[in-house]
Amino acid sequence: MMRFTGRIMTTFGISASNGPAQHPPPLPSDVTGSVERSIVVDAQSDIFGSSARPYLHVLQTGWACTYQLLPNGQRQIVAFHLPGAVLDLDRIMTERLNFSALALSECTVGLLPLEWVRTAIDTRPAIRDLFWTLTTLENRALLESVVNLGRRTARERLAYLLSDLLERLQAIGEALDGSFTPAINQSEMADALGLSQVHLNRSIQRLKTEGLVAIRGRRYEICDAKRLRQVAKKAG
Amino acid sequence: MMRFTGRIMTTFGISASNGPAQHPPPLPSDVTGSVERSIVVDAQSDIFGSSARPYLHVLQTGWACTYQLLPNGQRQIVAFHLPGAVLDLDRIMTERLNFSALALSECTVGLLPLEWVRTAIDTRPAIRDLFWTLTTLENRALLESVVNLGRRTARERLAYLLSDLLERLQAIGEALDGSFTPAINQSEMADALGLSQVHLNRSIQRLKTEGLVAIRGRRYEICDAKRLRQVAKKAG
DNA sequence: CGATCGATTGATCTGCGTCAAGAGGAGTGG
DNA sequence: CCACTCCTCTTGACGCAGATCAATCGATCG
Repeated sequence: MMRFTGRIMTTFGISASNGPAQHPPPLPSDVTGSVERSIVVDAQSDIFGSSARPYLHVLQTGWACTYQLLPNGQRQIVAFHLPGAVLDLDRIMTERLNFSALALSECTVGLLPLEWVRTAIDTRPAIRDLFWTLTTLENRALLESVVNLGRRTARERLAYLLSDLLERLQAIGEALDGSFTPAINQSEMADALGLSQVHLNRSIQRLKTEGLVAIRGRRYEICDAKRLRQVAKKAG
Repeated sequence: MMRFTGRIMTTFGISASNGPAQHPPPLPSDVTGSVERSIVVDAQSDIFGSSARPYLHVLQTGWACTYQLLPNGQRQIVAFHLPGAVLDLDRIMTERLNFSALALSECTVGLLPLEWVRTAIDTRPAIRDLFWTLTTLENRALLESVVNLGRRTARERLAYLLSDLLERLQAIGEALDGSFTPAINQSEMADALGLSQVHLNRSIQRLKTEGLVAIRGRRYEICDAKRLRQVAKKAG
C-alpha cells in the first residue's frame, strides 16, 4: 500500500452569493493510506476516459482537469483540479462517467479501490458522509460554473477563475503571498471559460491595465483580490 | 402523512456523448409516503431560498426551476424540474444552498423531513444509494449544462433544452406523442440558456423553419427528435 | 373594452470569434 | 555560442452572433 499523507480536496467554487465557500474536509489518513498504488501521468496525457474502472482517482501532485470533447473536436474543460482532489466521485454510484480527465502538468495519481470505498461507505458513516459531502461540494462548484458561463462577460469569467484558483491554492497552503504559477496556459483557460484563446488574452490584458493582476513570466500576482472577487460577482 | 404515489425524478441531461442518459430510479413508496405534508406554491413564487430548512422538497405536481440571482439583478436558471424531482438534494450534506427554487406553474411540493432522510440513510442502504445516485445524476446534468453553455451556439443550446425536456417528459409518461406544453415562457428559457429573450425567440423561429419543431398555441411539437438531438450535439 | 403579458419583428450596436501574422522564450543540436 | 524549432503569448483586421432598445401584435382576462 502506498501512503499518501496529503489532504483530500475537491473542486469548489469561490464564495457563493449566499454564503462563504465551503472547503472540503481532509480525508483521514486511513483512507488516503488505502490507495493501492500510484501512477505517474505525463503532462497532456489522459488520466482516464469515460469507461468503467475499479478505482477512484486521487490527485496527489500536479494539476489536472476534467473535460468533455464534442463531436466536432471542440473541448469544454469542466473543472481544474489541484492536489488532494478526487477526480471521479461519480464512480461511487454510477458505472460510466460523462467526462474524461487530463493531466495538465506531470501528475501522480493514487488509485483507491472502489471496492474498498464501497465497503467503507457501508461500515463507516464518517467516511460515507465525507465522500457524499465531496460529491455535494462538486455539485455546488458546477452550479457556480453554470452561472459563470451563462451570465458573465469574458472579463468577469476570468476574474472568477483567478479568484477561485487563488482561494483553492491558499486552502492547500500555496499562493499564500497572493501569487501563483498556474500549470495551465491561456488556451486551457479559454476552454474552461467558453472563450477563444485570443479573446481570453485580451481579457487578461484588461485585468492587467486595471491593476487587478500582474504577470511576471509565468507567475500570476493577484494585486487586489477583493476587487477581483467583486468583478467576478458583477457587484459594485 | 400525505401519500405521494408518483415517481421521484431529478434533473438529468440528454444522452451524454459517452453513453445513454441514465434515468433516476423511482423512490419506493415508503419514502414518498414519509412526506410530512404538502404545500401549494403559486406560479412565480419562491419555493425556497438558500436558507437552512429541516425538509427536503419533493416536487409532486407542476414545473419548477432552481436559479441563482446575481447582484446586478440578472438571473441564471440552473435547471428545470418536473414532477417527481427532489429540488434540494444538497441539503442532505450541507446546511445552506447556493441557489433558490421557484415555482414556474402552480406547484404542490412535498416536505420530507431531513431527520427522516438522515435516519433512513443510516439504516437502509438501498435508500442511501438512491439519494446518493440522485445527487450523482444531478452532477451529470450540471456538467452537461456547463458544456451546453460553454461551447454551443444559441440554436444548439435550444435544441439541447428541447430534446432534454422531451426525453424527461417521456420518462414520466408525458409527451409520448412527441409534443408537450411547457410551463415556461421564452424569457425563462433564455435565462436558462444564457441568452436574451429576443435572440432566443429568433432561435426558435430558426428551428421552426428548419422543420425540427412546430408550435401550435403554447404547444411544442418535436417534428424530428433525432435530428434535434444531433443539432444539440454539434454532430453531422 | 381597456389592460396586461408574452411573442414577434426591426434597427442598431458590440462583444467575441476567426484568421493571420509576429514576437518572445526555452530547449536542442550543431 | 549561435542558429533553429517549437510553444505560447500578443497584436491587428475583419466579420458575425447575439445584446439592446423599441415598437407592434395577439391573446387572455377582468
